[in-house]
Amino acid sequence: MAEPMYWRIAQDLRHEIEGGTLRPGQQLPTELELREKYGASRNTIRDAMKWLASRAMVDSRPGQGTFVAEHRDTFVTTLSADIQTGRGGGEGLAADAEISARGHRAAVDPPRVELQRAADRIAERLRVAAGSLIISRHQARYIDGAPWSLQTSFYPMDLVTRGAQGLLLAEDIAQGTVTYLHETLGLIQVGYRDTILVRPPDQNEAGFLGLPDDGRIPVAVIIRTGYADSPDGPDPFRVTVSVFPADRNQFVMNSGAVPGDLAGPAKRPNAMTNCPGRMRH
Amino acid sequence: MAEPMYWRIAQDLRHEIEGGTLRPGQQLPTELELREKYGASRNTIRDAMKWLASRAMVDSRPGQGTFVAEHRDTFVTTLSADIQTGRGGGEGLAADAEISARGHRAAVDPPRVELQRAADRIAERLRVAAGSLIISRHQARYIDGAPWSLQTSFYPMDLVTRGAQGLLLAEDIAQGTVTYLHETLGLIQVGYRDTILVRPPDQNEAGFLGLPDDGRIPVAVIIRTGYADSPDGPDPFRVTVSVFPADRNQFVMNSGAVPGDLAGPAKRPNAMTNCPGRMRH
DNA sequence: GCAAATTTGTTCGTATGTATT
DNA sequence: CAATACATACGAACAAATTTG
Repeated sequence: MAEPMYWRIAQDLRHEIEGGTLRPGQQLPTELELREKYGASRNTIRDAMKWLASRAMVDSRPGQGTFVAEHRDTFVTTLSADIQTGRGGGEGLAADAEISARGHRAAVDPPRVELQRAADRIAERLRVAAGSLIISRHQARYIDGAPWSLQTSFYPMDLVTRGAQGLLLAEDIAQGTVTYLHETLGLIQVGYRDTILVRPPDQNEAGFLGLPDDGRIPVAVIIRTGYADSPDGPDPFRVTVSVFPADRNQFVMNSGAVPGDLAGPAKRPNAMTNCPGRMRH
Repeated sequence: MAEPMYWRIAQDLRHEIEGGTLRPGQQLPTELELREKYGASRNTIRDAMKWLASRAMVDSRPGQGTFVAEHRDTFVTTLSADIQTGRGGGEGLAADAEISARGHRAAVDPPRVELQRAADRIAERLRVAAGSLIISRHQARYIDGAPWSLQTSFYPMDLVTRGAQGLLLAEDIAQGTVTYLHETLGLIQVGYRDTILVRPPDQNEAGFLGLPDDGRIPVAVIIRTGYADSPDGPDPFRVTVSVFPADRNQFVMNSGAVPGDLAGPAKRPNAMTNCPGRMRH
């Protein structure tokens, strides 16, 4: 009796799910039925359900029942740019191209454009003074009609002053902003730095991406800082923050010579794949 | 009264935590005290606590109390290799170098070496037949004495046959396996591909990394496939799977010309940073 | 459209077990 | 050993969402 009852019930159900007795999308027995099956109170059954729900293995719907979670197709985004194909980046044109190359349909809402004062974290990356004016362009992206990511790009106001008024227009920039800035100002992106982190979604993100509001599905955040050439070395001219649901997105980056094919999704291996025994630490 | 009571209590405590009234490490009022403060039953208080705990905002310890979660230092790992400094990769020598450069102390357990039959997911990446012999080298890595990551590299048996017997030794390869294979076989890594994904930890990972066993802290997994030159194009010769706690690790990738400094951690921005209003979808 | 039945969600009360101080 | 504090478990009632008749 070392393990609590709710835990043993949860394990039993987990094995049924993982073993395929309960298939994705299938309804679990109701709480009342499980109560009789395991001879436990409804609250204990519910504790077992919560154990499974916190791991996103089941999904409860009031008035209907509890269902085995459906496996979601994981989508792979290539972060490293490939000059030849123009693929890569998870943003703008590059994202659309990769989604199409994988046989899906990309869509994007018209941007919401705002003039803002730079928060510290953005100012630091753009190397402008905190509180100085920046432009933010916010867009929602979809794959096959389903919400996929939220994306916001920040540009220093300086770029508009120098002639890139299009940044202030609430219209999609068809050729991509990097290309637009090249055409308008002759600005060339000579490099970029991606920072990747994982955190729980905020309310807005959870709402748009259709994630449960209990934070059990994290989001992956890609912060891309683009650099232009300058006498003092690479000079940041844009920051793009992209937010993806972490349970159905993977990211790939290539360095040097790699096969030319689009990378497929990994099957969530652990660090002990193939391990026959158990590790001791 | 739209929202349930446990939710409102959780929000109230959340604001106290985020506002700094309750500081990291500080003990929350006991369940009994909160029961009186909010005029709710103990079960309702506990539901509020679970809401916070599932978001890793608080930590309950039997016999002691419930405490505001401590902020962990986030560590940044550079995934793109920098030939000049040798930095980058989150694995082997490169990881040690970056950890030192950031002013911390890296340590690693002696590897556990095993001869295995390749599972499909590894065989596919190594382009060997499923079930063929491969070598796995498993290591636990530490920063400043604290568990940091689990790492397993897989090599085709072919490399040993060709003379790289050191792969089978349960000893750390001081110069790094890529360098070792270069010295021994003249094999040159011409490129690599990193795949990044996020998932809940398995029991072994949670145990070693000190993560709660309820899966609320995900792990980030980096799968690096290294390629050597061959007449048929890049040919995979190793796969390294690294597992990091996602709540205290960030990853950086550089492309093209970027500033030369080590990238600092991002402060978890959302896609609406600076957003004064709210988005409507 | 409405009412009933079903199912999960919330809240209360209570009792007992386990870990820590 | 005793006190404190969280963990587990039971039972009960009502609310809210959904489906069915």
